[in-house]
Amino acid sequence: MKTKIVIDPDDFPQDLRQGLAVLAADMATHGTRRIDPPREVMAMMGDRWTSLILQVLMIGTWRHADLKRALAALSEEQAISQRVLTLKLRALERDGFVARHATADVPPRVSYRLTPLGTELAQEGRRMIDWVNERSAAILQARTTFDQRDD
Amino acid sequence: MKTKIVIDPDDFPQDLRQGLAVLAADMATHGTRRIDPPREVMAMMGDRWTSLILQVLMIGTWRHADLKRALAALSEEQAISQRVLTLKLRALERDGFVARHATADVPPRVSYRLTPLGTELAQEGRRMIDWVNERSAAILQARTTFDQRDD
DNA sequence: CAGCATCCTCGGCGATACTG
DNA sequence: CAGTATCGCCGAGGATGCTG
Repeated sequence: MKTKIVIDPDDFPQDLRQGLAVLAADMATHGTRRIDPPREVMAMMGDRWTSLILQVLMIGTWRHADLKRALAALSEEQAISQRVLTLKLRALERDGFVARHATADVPPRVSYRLTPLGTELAQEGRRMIDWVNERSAAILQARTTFDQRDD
Repeated sequence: MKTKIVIDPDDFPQDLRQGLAVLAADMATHGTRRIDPPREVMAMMGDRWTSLILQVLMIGTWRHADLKRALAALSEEQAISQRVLTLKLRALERDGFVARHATADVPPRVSYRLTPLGTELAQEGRRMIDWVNERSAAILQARTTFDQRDD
């Protein structure tokens, strides 16, 4: 695993070299690519369901089927498939964001809740959701302006 | 476009209904699904390149080819293709996060820089990167623990 | 140099059926 | 009820060649 990032001065404009070297140093700290775990987590947050799942789990502890219905109510147009809900919850559990509790009953009772770490993540997600919503008018405006030129 | 989200009491456990109704109200405010623009932006931030592009653009104003080289240096294993870089920059430009400046020269000189809104977004991204990095040890620990049970 | 067109691969996600 | 297995679609993203 290569952790040292070499910036060849000849490859970049003089005024950007220093800043790039600083960023490169940031990205290569601690013997691992510091950009990788963030990218993985941000990819989760940006996928079809995870950020919504986290917001619903902020409410409390949910059984699988109830959670599926709650997501369907919030998403409206398309419900999450049972298979994907299982996949998403497992990924969150794997990274320590969600705790899974199952009983040996028949039929099974499985419930999910946020861990402290997952609660933090959900709060970060909520922060990002609010940030975008506060700026959505500007974003949508930029979009229509962009789409109307040329074409 | 349906903005009112109806929560049927019979569908959910009593202790979760109230919280779900509150969340549903949050998600349906302002005559549009408030969850949609956030999901779009978060999807961008979570894709293969956008968050890294934003961090590099924080340094200054970049020409297309220089930016491509900078991303390659930071990413190491695989360079972004020229086609995808164009796509990502255009998406950022469309939403008002990046400003594109082109001269009529031959060969063309095209440069990209963050808008004020884009600078904010890059800072949010940096915040998220740092947040994950501060917790990456815990996340990786949870991952190995999870992977070692069963199998 | 920057961008576009074309082709291709791969993974996310949905649908369905089946099991403990 | 929760989970798995199987199948299929579609879009993200990479590779290459061409153009102004």
